[in-house]
Amino acid sequence: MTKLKPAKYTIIKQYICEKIESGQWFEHSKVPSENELTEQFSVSRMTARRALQELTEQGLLVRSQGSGTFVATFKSQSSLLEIRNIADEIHERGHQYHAQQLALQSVDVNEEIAILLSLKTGDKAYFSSVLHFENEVAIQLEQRFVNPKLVAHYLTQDFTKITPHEYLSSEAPLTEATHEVEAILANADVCKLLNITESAPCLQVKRRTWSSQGVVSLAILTSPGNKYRLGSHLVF
Amino acid sequence: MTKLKPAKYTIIKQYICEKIESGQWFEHSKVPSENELTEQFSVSRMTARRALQELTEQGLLVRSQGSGTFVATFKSQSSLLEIRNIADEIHERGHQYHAQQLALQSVDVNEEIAILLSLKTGDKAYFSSVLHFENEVAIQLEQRFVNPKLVAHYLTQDFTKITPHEYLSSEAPLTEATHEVEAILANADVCKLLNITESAPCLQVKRRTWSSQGVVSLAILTSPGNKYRLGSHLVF
DNA sequence: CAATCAAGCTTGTATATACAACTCTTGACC
DNA sequence: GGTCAAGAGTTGTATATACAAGCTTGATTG
Repeated sequence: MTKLKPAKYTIIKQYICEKIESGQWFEHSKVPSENELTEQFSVSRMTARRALQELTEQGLLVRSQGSGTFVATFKSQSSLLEIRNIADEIHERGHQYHAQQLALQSVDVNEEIAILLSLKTGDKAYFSSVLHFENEVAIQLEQRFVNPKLVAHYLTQDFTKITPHEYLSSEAPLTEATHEVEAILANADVCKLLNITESAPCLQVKRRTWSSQGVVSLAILTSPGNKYRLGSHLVF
Repeated sequence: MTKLKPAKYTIIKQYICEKIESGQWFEHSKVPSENELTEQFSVSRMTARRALQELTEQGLLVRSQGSGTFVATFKSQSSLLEIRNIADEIHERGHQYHAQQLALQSVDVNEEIAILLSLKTGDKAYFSSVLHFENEVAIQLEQRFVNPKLVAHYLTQDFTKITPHEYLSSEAPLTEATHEVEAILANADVCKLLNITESAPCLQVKRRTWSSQGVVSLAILTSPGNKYRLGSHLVF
């Protein structure tokens, strides 16, 4: 056994986490105040405070002196994400963004994809292919495989209006991610879409996102090296 | 003016930070206990505790119930860093690592480098060029420009024994970093060093590291796309 | 009606206290 | 000399309290 008696403040943290993860408390919802939690859990204000404090540091909550504590916007969490939502990135540069949806369907996964998605070869997965444009120039091809068990309504979305990343974030807001970045030469089809020659180096990012239930999706992002670079800012 | 009266715990935090940044307290040094800080700053234990707690969360300190509080190893911080020390990465794969030092000198910086290092064109900067090998195969070329005002003894190091990144981390442990990742075609000289053809795509990472005094260094890391990929694991 | 002010709520800081849990040293005992 | 136990010192958890500072609301007042 690991812990006989979990600390009181962790119980409160868990309670709040569950409310948020389960969707009972929405973004910007007001969270019980320190005094309310004090009564509800029969603890001192300092203990209730500690729970709220730590969740705030983790980015789940936002506190404002005088007005209260609120569920954070998941958007703000994505700023922690290394590789950001491309639509935001382009907008921040003051450029025009638009997307073209090339495919959106259910497919049989091959062996490689199956492994990466924790499925079996031949299982069905949802697949989307979206081309992202910056000022009318194709800048990134996003091919994405999604675990159908975890994101049921993926195929009914319109990814010219919302990016797959944004949609998935709204469905499973609390996730981990692994990234692999490679420099590759793209195949002929991809080169044609991106309007580059077959000898042009491309940046390819494979991003796997996880929720507590397993792998949510695998994104393969391919960008021409001469049109796109990956930026990041880390403080440590 | 921003703040009339800084909180007491921030004063203690600053005090500890300065001791660490200035090198007066080494890695693994014992930090004053909560009770000692309580006396030294004439505050309550809870206030002293808060300072230690927050610095622990920031990764500067390590606490151990029963034994005390210690300055963290800066090594452990680099695990937060996206793009890791290549020597560690190779060792973790169970492969053999070695480095070849190609250059180590003072150079005049051109305009591009000057801007990135916050120097003026024609100023002197320290320059190092190191080739990293995994199992005798060249895997990464590291070209680095260092601000001579901030790292005085850079030219006297032996970068076959310690990587530039490790050395700089020990000199200016508390930094920020910005990264840019591109897919490029390397020039002939670089291709020869990396033993690849001139049409092979390469991953190029430009990493700028900052201390509180300014830009410390600019690293240009070039790796063949078919031999190297960038991995990362983010939790958010 | 509009502006102002005050009350009441919220979070932020700070203190004093108590006990629990853990580590390490020291000293007594075998 | 080795083993065990006690104790001192450390961090971890929890409570009760007080006041400061910021926001919201509603009543008062011009």
